[in-house]
Amino acid sequence: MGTFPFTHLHQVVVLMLSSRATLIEVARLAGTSKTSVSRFFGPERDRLSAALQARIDQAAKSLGYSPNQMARGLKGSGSRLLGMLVADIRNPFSVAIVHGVEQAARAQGYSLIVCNTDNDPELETRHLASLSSYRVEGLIVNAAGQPERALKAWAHNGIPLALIDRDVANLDAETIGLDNALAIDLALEHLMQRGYRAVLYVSEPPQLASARQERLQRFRQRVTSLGIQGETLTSLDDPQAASRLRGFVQRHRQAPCAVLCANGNATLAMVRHFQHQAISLGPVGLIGIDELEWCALVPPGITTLAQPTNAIGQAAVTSLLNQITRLTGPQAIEQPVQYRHAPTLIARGSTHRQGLQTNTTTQDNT
Amino acid sequence: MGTFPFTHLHQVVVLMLSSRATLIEVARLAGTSKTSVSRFFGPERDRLSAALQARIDQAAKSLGYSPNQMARGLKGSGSRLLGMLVADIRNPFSVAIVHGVEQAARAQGYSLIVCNTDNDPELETRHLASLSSYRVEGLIVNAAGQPERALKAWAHNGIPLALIDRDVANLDAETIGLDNALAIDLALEHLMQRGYRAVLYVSEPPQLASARQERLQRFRQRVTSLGIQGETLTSLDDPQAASRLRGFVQRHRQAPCAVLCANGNATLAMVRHFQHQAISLGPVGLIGIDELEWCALVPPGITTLAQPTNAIGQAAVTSLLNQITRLTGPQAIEQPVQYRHAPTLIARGSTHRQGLQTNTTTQDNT
DNA sequence: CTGAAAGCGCTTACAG
DNA sequence: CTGAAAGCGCTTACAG
Repeated sequence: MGTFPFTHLHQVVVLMLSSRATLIEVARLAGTSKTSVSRFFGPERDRLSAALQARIDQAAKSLGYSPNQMARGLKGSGSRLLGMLVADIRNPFSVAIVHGVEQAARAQGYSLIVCNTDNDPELETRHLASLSSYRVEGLIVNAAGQPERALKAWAHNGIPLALIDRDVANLDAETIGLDNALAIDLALEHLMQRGYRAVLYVSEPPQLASARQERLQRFRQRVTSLGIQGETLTSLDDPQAASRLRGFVQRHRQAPCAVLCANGNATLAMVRHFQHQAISLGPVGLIGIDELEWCALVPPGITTLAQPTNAIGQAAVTSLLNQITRLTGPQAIEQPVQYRHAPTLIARGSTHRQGLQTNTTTQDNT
Repeated sequence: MGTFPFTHLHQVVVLMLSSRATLIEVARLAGTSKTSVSRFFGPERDRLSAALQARIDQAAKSLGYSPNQMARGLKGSGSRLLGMLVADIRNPFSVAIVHGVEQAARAQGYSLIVCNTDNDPELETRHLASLSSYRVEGLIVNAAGQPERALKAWAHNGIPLALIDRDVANLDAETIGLDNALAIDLALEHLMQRGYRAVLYVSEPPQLASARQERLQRFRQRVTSLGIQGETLTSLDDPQAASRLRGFVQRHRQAPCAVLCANGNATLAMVRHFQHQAISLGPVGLIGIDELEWCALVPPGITTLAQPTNAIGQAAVTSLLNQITRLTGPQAIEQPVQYRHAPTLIARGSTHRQGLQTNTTTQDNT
């Protein structure tokens, strides 16, 4: 073939310049049309004869071709991009959720753009604009705190939205997260079983986050019906929190008492106070919602209720995908979404009154 | 104006359908050309008269228009997207780096797609393909372990690359990270000052990661020149690691001895062994590279060398941007990049032989 | 200061 | 089973 040397040269040049080969170059090299090459890389590959498929495959490989998602997204199918807003990427709970979301998204052929707002409304606005400009097909929001303007605006643009751990008033978005009532029930049940009869409930301010409200409310309900002596502390700010704890422990010198922490931050704060005030973990009980790396490490081990972060992330993606298909084909099959997820109790020494160090270490970070 | 009612209607309809207004609709509403609208949203806004700018601004606002980055990326300017590969997103050190990278990227008008490989080479390959398909303008890789095929292939496609904490042989990419030699020096200096005279160095297997090699090698050098009794343990696997620690401590009953952990994982493993074997932290010293949330929490506090993760992330982005501008305009101004970053010593009780609990808590996660 | 037109790399009816 | 052609939403010389 007289053209072979040329073709060969062409390949080499392309490889040396960069791998940004285009559809049209592949078509040329394979001796076919753009249409066929496009089909080869899409869902209609079967429509091509085996022979054509082979030629295209070879041409594409030798040019190092891969379709440009930008161009794809422009025409027809969406961007295959999902966005995620996280209030604090350094919070281990958030990271665990991101991890679950990412896995689920990838399994469905979507990529994820994660944006960290650092709890800054202005940043949230900017990120939302940016995600919108990349035409993400759906958005997952994991953020405590006040629902911002920007988010409400987003909700009106019709792009699928899933909320994790936060309800937003006047927003018809689905909220996915822990079964808060169940978590409180399990915690109280565990404490009672271990013989504690007075419980101090510690939470960050509940006003801004629906999950915090649900937990606090359930605590108040159950405490009465169970006949436990319940107290609540709804701020972690230091001078008061420390003295509230001290007072609580002193008042219950006689009866066995315990602290129930509404989330990881509360647990962290309380463990510090226990240490500073030399209160023994176990004799005074401590249980927290959210499992953290160090909970097994601080003697005698901190009892926690672990959230099923992977399942929650997964559910958020499923919800988004359902909404997306709802937008596209109305008769598409919907996957069931679980909105309330049960926690898992990890019992350790901090809820063992006898001081036996039941350090059920189940984790390993090697 | 006769057209006003129509225009008005048009707006309403668009708003109700969705906010995906296009350039052309804005142009129509503003009574101008696509070109001008495009200029308004690009760097050439000044070329437009004040009057035109005002009209476009109003039209765009009323339509809720924002430019489609996908289409933008297709023509002319790049995607304004940076990619990042992370080996283990649940590792707090990695998260801290991601945070730094994201901030720096945003400050330069770039968005970040973070991909978690979970230490899986196959996943790394897939993510690389995906990032390539989105035409990211640069890639940051933070991954311990073997340099994979896929990454080497990437390096040949000419897209800017910056490595964090890992050298890859035969790759002309820039590596950014801790000043490993300095970190070891600081650790040993601190241990000597506190009176420890024998040191067990604990690291994960060094073969696969250049940072681990550098640290280990420096330890070996310095130990000889300082006249310290040095030993090394290069695996965290459990039966052996535990007995090596036990043996080391027993052998040094007389002289004060300490353990130096090469990274967060090593620290975590060693703290567990100290607890299981009831070895007192302080009397037997412990210092670790990498600051973790719980280091202040485990009594009497773990002494660490904190990495400046923000600075490292920032430097990686700067390096990428330099490469990008080098590709575009050869005469562009380059920012200086710092490749080796100094750690900060956080001294706590675990390196206090007298057992005084010097728990220098400096962190707060509220 | 402003605009008409070509083109970025793809997909998708439509026709054969 | 295969392809020609229109068009996705934008940018950028080029011309006025």
